[in-house]
Amino acid sequence: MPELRELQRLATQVYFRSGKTIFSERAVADTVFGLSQGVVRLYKLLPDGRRQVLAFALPGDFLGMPFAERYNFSADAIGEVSLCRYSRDDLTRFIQSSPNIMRLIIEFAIRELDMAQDQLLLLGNGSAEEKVAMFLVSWRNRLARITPFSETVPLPMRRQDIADFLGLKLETVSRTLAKLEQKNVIRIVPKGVFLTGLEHTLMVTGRTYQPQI
Amino acid sequence: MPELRELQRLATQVYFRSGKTIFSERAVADTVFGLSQGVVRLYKLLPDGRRQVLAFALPGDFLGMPFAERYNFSADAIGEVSLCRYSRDDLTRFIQSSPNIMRLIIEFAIRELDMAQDQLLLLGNGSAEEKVAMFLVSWRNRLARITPFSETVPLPMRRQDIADFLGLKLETVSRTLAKLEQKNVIRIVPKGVFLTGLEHTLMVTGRTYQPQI
DNA sequence: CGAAACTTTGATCTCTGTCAAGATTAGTGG
DNA sequence: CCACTAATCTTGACAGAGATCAAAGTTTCG
Repeated sequence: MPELRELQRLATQVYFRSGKTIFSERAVADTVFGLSQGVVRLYKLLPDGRRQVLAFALPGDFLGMPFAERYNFSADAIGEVSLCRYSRDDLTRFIQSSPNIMRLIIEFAIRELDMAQDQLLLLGNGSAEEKVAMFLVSWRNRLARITPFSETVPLPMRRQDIADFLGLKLETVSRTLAKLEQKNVIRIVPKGVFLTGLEHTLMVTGRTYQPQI
Repeated sequence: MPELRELQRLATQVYFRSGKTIFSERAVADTVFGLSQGVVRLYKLLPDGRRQVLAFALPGDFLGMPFAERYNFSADAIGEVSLCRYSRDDLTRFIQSSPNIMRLIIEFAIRELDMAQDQLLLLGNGSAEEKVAMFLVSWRNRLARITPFSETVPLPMRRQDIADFLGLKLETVSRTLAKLEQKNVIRIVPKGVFLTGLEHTLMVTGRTYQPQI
C-alpha cells in the first residue's frame, strides 16, 4: 500500500533503555508509538499495586490506539527498545485521509480485541499448567513471524511479568516451568526455554493467539 | 448525525426467544446485529465445554464487528430479545461511505478493547468477593444508562452465566452473594439484588466499566 | 400438579498463594 | 578479572480460597 511510505515520513525514532516507562495509563495520548525493535510490556495497575500484564508487544505492533484520548494502559521497555513516534494529530490526519488506512486500523483493533478475549478465556478457565504452556506456545508462534523459527524460545521478560500476564504468582510460574521440564516437554535454559512436545499437553484449545499486522 | 437515519433503513428487525443462539463463534459473519431489546450473553467455548462469558450485551450494543470475517464469539439470548439485523455488505458500504461513521466504529472498538482489558485486570487479580461486587456495581451502572436508576438491580442471567463471566464456579458465586448479604451490602431478591453500601467494599479499583455507545 | 432446571448449603479436597530460605545470575567497583 | 552486593529465580513447608462432590431447597414451566 503506497500510503505506508507516507507514514514513514511522520515518524521520529526514539529509544528506551531496559525498564524505562514509555507511557503511563491515563496520560493524555498525544503520541502513538510503533515498535521497531525490542519487547514492551503493556499493563494496568490497581491502586494497591497489583498488576495485570495485558500483552507483550513485539516489533510491528502498535502501542496505543489512534483516536484514543488517553492511554488505556502503561508500557515499559523489556530490554533496549526502539520505536517510531507519531504525533497523534499527524496520525489522525493521515488516517482520515484514506479509507484504506481507516479500515486497517479497524481490523487492527478487532485483532487486538480478539486477542484480549482469548486471554480472558485463558485467565478465566485455565489451570496454572495450561496457562504457562499456552503462553509458551503462543509466544513461540509470535516470535516465529519475526525471527527465523527456532525451538529455543527466548524469554526476555521476568518471571514476575509472566505471572502477572497469566494471573499467577511468580513462584507458581517457576514451579510450573519446573513441572513441564520434568515432563520432558520443555527444557529451561538461560533467558529462555527449549520446546519439545509442548503442543500435545495443550488440550486447552487448538487455537493460539493470532499475531498482529 | 444524519447518517444514523440512513442506517435505520438497512435494518431488519428480528426476534429470538430465551436461550436461543443468535450466532456462533467461527461462523461466517455475513450479518451484524444491533441489540434493540433484551440481554445477550457473548461467550467463547473450549473443546471440553468450559465457557468464558465475555460480556452481557444491553440495548444499544453492537453484536459482532463490521469488517470481521467471522464471529469471534457466540451469542445467545437471555430472555426475549429483539435485534436489528444488517447485512455485512450493506453495513460495510455504509461505513465506508463516511469517515465520521468509520471513526465511530474505531472508537467503539477501542471502548470494547478497554472493557476487555479491565475484565482481564479483574479476572487476573480479583478475589471472588471483589469479582462479584465489581460485577454487580458495573452491571448496575450500565443498566442505569438505559432504564430509570434504581437500587434494585435485575439479574436476568443465571448464576452459571455470572460464574463463567467471572472465572468462578456457580457455587462460589452463590456463596459469595450470600456472604455479601450477610455483610448487609446487598439484599438478594427474586431475579435480582438490592444494592446498599456495595461501593465501599470495592477497594479493588475506583474504575468501573464504561458503558458502550 | 409434577418434573426439570436452577439455586443454596454443607463437607471435603486440592491447587495455588503465602512465607521463608537458598541458589543462581547480573551488575558494580576495585 | 574477581569480589561483593543486589536482583532474580528456585525450592520447600504450610495455609487458605475456591473447586469438587453431594444433597436439599426453590423456582419455572408444561
